[in-house]
Amino acid sequence: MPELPEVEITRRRIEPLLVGRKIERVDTTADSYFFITPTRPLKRALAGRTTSALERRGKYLVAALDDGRRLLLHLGMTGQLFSSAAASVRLLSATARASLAPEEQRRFEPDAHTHLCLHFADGGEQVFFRDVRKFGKVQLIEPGEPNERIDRLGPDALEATGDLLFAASRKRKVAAKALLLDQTVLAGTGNIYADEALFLAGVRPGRRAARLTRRDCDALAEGLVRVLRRSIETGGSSISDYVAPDGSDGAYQDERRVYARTGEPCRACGTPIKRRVIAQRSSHYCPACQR
DNA sequence: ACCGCACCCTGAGCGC
DNA sequence: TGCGCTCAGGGTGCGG
Repeated sequence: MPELPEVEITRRRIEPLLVGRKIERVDTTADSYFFITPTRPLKRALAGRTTSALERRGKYLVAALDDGRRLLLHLGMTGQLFSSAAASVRLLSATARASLAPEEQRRFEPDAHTHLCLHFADGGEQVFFRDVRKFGKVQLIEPGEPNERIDRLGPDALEATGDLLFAASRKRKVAAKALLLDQTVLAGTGNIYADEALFLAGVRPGRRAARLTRRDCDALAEGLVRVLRRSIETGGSSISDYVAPDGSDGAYQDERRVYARTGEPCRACGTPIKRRVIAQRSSHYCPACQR
């Protein structure tokens, strides 16, 4: 699912559809842990409000409302945020798509996984939040209220520095991979870009964080910023569920050096890429290039 | 304080 | 065809 680049692309495309438009009505699915704020108060709070800004904090999106409240959104593993006009059949699963007649495939109709539908007072295109696995989150934050989710996030991963990683890695027994995935250290890095950054830095994902040298940390920070920026430029990674809010695929998956390339030759040396579970996540690396 | 693990869900793809 | 299994880009909360 979406990591920093995909969330940032989503933010840029959704921002003009949200900011300055008055929400008239909100439809939701039933209450579930997806809705940290229960649906009744959520609907009540959003009706009549206008969004003044849409910001990204790590992998979270935060919409500022005109009454001082904020709406927190997280896309989880399979979350998709898009508009009715931009929706395409790529937003549905392959099987759901196949069951539709060709003319029906052009327009998206909210289904059981479409947990949030925003209708606007101008009668224009709606905004949908769809999430098959429901690992996403929706929460309303009261003015001035602290939020345990975003308040503890580290600096944005696009601002990663060797200094920061070196300081954070001292005395840590966890794997380097786990350090990169720790959102309190750097916010926004996920499994794909952690693996890619480790490859660019020549560091094995399982290496203890405390054993990273200053040079390793510089290389990791540089590699991370490079892959994140490049992914944003190319429209993100469309590996399983992710599609941009206009329904288009990203292209970064074509530039992957290690992620989900198990058994395929390393692009640098030809050695088959290995896969190992580290920090409870599948990790991909070149056993020759990474030490 | 830190670390590893179970768990929250649904769907795709595979071997049999 | 269908069953059972594994896997999936995330995050929290618990026990040791």
